[in-house]
Amino acid sequence: MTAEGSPPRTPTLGDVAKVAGVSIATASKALNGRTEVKAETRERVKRAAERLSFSPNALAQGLLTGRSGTVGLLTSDLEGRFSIPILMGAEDAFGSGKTSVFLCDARGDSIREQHHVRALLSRRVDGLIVVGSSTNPRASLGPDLPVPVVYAYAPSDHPQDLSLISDNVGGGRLAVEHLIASGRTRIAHITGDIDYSAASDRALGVTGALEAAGLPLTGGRVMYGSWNEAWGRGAARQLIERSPEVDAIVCGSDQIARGVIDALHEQNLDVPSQIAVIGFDNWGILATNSRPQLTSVDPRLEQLGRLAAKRLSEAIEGTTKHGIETIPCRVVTRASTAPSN
Amino acid sequence: MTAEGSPPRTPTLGDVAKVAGVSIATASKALNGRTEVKAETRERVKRAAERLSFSPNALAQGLLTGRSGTVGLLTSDLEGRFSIPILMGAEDAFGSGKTSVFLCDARGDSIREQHHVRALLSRRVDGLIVVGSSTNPRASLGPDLPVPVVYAYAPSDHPQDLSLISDNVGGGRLAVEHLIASGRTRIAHITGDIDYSAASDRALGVTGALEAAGLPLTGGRVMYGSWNEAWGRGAARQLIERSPEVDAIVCGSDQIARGVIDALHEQNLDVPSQIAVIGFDNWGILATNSRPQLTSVDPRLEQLGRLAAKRLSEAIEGTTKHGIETIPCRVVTRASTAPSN
DNA sequence: TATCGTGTTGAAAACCTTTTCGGTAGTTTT
DNA sequence: AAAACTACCGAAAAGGTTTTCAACACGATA
Repeated sequence: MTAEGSPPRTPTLGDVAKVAGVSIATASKALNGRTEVKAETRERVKRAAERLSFSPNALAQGLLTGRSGTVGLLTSDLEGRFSIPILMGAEDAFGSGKTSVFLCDARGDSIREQHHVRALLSRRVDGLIVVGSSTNPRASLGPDLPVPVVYAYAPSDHPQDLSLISDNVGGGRLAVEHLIASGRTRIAHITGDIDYSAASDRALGVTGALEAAGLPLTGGRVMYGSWNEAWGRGAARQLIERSPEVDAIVCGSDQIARGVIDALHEQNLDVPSQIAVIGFDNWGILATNSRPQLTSVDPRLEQLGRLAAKRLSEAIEGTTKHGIETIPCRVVTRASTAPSN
Repeated sequence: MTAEGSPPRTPTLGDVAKVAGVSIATASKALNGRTEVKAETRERVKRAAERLSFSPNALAQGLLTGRSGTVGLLTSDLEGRFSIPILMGAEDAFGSGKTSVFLCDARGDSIREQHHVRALLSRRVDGLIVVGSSTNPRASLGPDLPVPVVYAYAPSDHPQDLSLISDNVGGGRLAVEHLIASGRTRIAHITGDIDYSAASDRALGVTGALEAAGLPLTGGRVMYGSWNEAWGRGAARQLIERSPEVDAIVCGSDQIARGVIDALHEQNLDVPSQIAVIGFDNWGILATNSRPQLTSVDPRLEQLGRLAAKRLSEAIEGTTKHGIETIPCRVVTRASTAPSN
């Protein structure tokens, strides 16, 4: 019996080879499914690896191949509502494969962002996903990074970059089409801060779809305000005052929609029988806890994240794309827009 | 002039050394602030590194030192409300230093979890943070991992592991003490699913504090139900029916609290002048959009995440702890519990 | 003058894996 | 019997960094 004096370090390929009685080269080939190794030998090596619970050192592999099998996910605000689903989608799309995700939150600080980018590059990530905190364009990381970059949610301001965003104009259109299909014709639009392209784009879709249907925008103009329930409540009260004929309201966010519903209840107006309300974002916790449950336009952020992962993988493999790619929204129908009859 | 035929790979220490006219060893020492190098030489090397925008290959460093400077963050559900702040806190605590975070979402699937753990170990992470999706204990990853592990939010079921949780019993107590301090004496408790230790622990704190103050629990018993607004509404109606004398309600979550407030408004009971309402979780989006804004017990999850990062760093440095460590909650006071007079 | 420190530098090993290429033994073809 | 071929295996290099140790030069000490 040998004296087991060595400390229990994590086993290397060399240890496996020794146990199996072969060379390191043969062990490597056996475990990686290369053909030039006898079946019986391969079995022996595999058993040895199993017994030592060997797992190859990804650092060494990365050093050799120049591919680390990691990507960086750079988010601007983790507490924000929108980064998370995108992050989930991306993590999901990568997670099944052989790449892992480094998460970094820059807190909207460009110094910190630079710092993180440097750290990620020094870890030799194979690529970068940058997810913004609003739909407004953000500064590009620059064209001369040694790895491909994909921007999600907030497009890059550099046209040569690839940016992935959801189709807010189309989303606004979908909302109106959904309301028209459920029998509404006197449609108003209450939304958030006009400085957000999310607000103006969605408004564009709303007015465009109304125009296409030959309907006026009830209330006369888009009601811009801020992204919270208080504004939804206030705007709804104004609207009812000025345009009591309204029979449907497109809201720029689910929060605004909850405020709107709240105010309508106060005025003893029933949702949806008297006025239909549709939200935007399909934020589960708000939409399903609302009374009635809230129909909402879903920007499909997980999908966006998954696509970002896919495009980044493609770019890493060599096929790069440029410009802005949009993905369509969809309407998730719940009780708040049930047909009025 | 030399023919610059080589492709522009990312520069190595060797390149820096060549430009500076020194050996690789000297370059390394110069950049790492080792003393045994002449000041003038160090300057020359630093300038060369700067010019090539050299950054050391972390893979190679990790391979050599056995420390990768990375940790794995294993979450059970990313879409969950609670993982995110913890994740933020941890990312924050690490982010400033020299360690990066691998994010993995196991989706509550233990197969996937195993897969992720293996992948992380093969990347030679220096440690692991496991954040659960509920406060109930979860299965340990096992005692024989080659790296330290810290469990956050959901404690491990293995007493030898280190688990970090917020003090839910204390949180319940704080809620009652806050209400008593603002002049309430007829206090009820509406909370979520009894199968969650979050519910039973908070209830324990509530009843304990009442007992300590010599007050009865209004309604006679803790009202367990589910974690959503609908239950909050229903329970509040029942409560008002059975115990109209109630002047304060401790809610097991902010969602329940919103439902409660909603139902109270329907009964024309004013919050807070007639009945005070306090929530739990301090979920900003719910608490600040409520009308009136919602006082809530804050479990300080970011703090939990930061502490997890700290404890993990300590464990990596060698000082390991065991058992369950709790961090205190705090009350964030808003309008819904303003004193009644 | 011989010895000893001191200050500075560079060669080489080590970390772990993959891949190339040469070698050996056994088998088939001429 | 010689040649060619096949199947399998192992030695060695490569990847980029850190660290150890030897070497060197030079001034100071004995």
